Amino acid sequence: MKRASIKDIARLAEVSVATVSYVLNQKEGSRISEATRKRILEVAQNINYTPNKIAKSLKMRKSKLIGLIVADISNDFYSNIARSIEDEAMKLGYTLLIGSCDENPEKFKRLTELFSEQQVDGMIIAPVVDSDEAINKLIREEYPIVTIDRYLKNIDLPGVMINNSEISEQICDYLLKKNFTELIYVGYDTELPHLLDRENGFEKRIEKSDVKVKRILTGIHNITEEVHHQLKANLDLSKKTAIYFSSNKLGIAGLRYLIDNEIKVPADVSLVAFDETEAYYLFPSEVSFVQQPLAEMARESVKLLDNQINNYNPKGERMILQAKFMERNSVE
Amino acid sequence: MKRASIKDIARLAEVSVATVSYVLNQKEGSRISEATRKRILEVAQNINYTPNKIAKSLKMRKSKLIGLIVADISNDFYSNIARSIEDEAMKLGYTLLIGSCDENPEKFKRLTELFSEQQVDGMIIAPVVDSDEAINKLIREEYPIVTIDRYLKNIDLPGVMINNSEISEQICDYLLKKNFTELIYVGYDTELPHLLDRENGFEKRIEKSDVKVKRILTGIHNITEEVHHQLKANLDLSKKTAIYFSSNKLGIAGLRYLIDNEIKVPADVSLVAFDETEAYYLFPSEVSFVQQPLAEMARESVKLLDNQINNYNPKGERMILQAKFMERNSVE
DNA sequence: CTGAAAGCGCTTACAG
DNA sequence: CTGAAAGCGCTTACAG
Repeated sequence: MKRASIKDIARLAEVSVATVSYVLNQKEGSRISEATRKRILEVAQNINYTPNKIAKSLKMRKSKLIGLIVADISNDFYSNIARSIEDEAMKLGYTLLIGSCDENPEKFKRLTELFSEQQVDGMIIAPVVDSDEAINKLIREEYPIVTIDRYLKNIDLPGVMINNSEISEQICDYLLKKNFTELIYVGYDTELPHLLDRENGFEKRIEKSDVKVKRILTGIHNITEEVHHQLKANLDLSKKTAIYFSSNKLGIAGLRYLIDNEIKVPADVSLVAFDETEAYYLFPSEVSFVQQPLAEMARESVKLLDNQINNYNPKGERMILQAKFMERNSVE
Repeated sequence: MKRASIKDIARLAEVSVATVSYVLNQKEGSRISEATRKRILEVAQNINYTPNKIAKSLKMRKSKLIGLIVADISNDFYSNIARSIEDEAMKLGYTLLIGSCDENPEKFKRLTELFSEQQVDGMIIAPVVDSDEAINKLIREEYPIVTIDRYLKNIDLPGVMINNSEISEQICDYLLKKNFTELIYVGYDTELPHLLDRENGFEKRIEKSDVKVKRILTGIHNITEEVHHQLKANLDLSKKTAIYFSSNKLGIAGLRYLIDNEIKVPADVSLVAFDETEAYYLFPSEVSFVQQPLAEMARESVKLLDNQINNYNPKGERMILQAKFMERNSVE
């Protein structure tokens, strides 16, 4: 696999490599005669020339690579957002490197190092618990970074997220209006701020009413088992109950519990889930859910990062996008 | 974001860049005194040195990058396999570039060019219809490539796939034994060989019996609509019927049709689907499915590619892995 | 045990 | 309108 270089073209077209470089890059201002231009292009075509981006990167000190670190790529939410980010990145001439750290701070750190060695021009990251140290290192190096979905409590970073608290308030209000006697919030036992926002938003509204609310919090692993176990302990079908699943994983685990136990929705219990996923559509009843604006999140994150790359500003913008409640038929 | 280089270390440690390079790469044989070794490592640590892989790639003519082109990353099958491939690649010291061509040969071609410019050492590809031209170009350049999941009719390429025909035969036999009066094969109207194998394997067995079989073939877009439309036209609940969905997308579309029309499984109709997906588990009954050995496919494809990279052989091995029928409770 | 030098494939300021 | 030359950050054969 010997590949042609600019030097080969220069030799065959009997010009200097500088001239070849100029015509290949279509630089205006440095006028090359139409004749030599044609000749060079022809030779390039003939010997099947492919530019070596690595050499270009080295010289330009820009790789046109960006790195994306998601918390878990096997999660539909992240794989969909990764795909949109890839499209947006390509529009701006970037190639995307995707890494999944699977909620593991060690792996997160390794990915930042890998990307850094690979000379990415910037990174879009979904921070995980205990990733602060790795992130602080990037900040000290003035590495352009932008957060997506999640954000950090103690570090102000440019990024895009949704109105987690407000959308949960909205769901809570919606449920309160329907006169349930019991509400169940299903969330994670975590310190991730965006998830706490979802929880706090929901509970804020409850405080003002006298409806009883139960909290089910699971670890980030064994979600299915923990949700099953806790729903079994807490779900009282003699009460008029509504459940709010604050993530797609929790929603899927919960729906599976209901299926397994032949609990009918919304006849026996009502529910609202978070995120859209294909799986919701195979559930016997229409699941109402909170939809995040994935495409917009992707677009804005890439735009923010591109800004950071071209004009570094540690106090960059934090953008809050609006999630949308998709009312279908799982609450009555 | 000014980054330290080997030169900076050399200056501060008062040695040559060559010496720095040697100790950083731990090369045996070129013994550097323990004292200078320590000094260099210390300086590197102090100034927070990160190696520039781009420079190394240029010099070594190896990027340690591999490219993966899947047909559609929004498909669980491909996103899961991509994830496994990433892990396997990393084990061998490669960084993975992922691209999805969305069944579009133009996009496929663009991705091969992009990866080629990015100097990937090799590519793992899932060919799409009309991608032959782009692939032939890679072959002419002796680019190390390996196919995964799919393969090409007219081009012999190393790669890994499953026993598509045999597993379909097995499913067919399984259904024939249960004495259905009607079988429905749901597949794609396509020329992709691996899908034709699934179809032919299934029909091969039917020929030998006198059970009636209907074929439902959809385009690759609007799967949901087409499956609904054709199931409506062809599904006769007065007969004892079993349906075989030959992909996860088809399975999901079909299950959704059954849900929407309140058709019970397996009471009203029996079915077997292809691939495992979370969505199957939210269906009101247990879906029997064909499970592909994703992790093994990923591992073997990376191994094959690594072989190709280190020792190019256009007549490389084609590896056929065994899919597994997971019998649950959707056939009676 | 250590260093000077060439070179990977590009770009670009400068000179002519 | 075109070219010679320097340099991006590395590695390594060679010399000492």
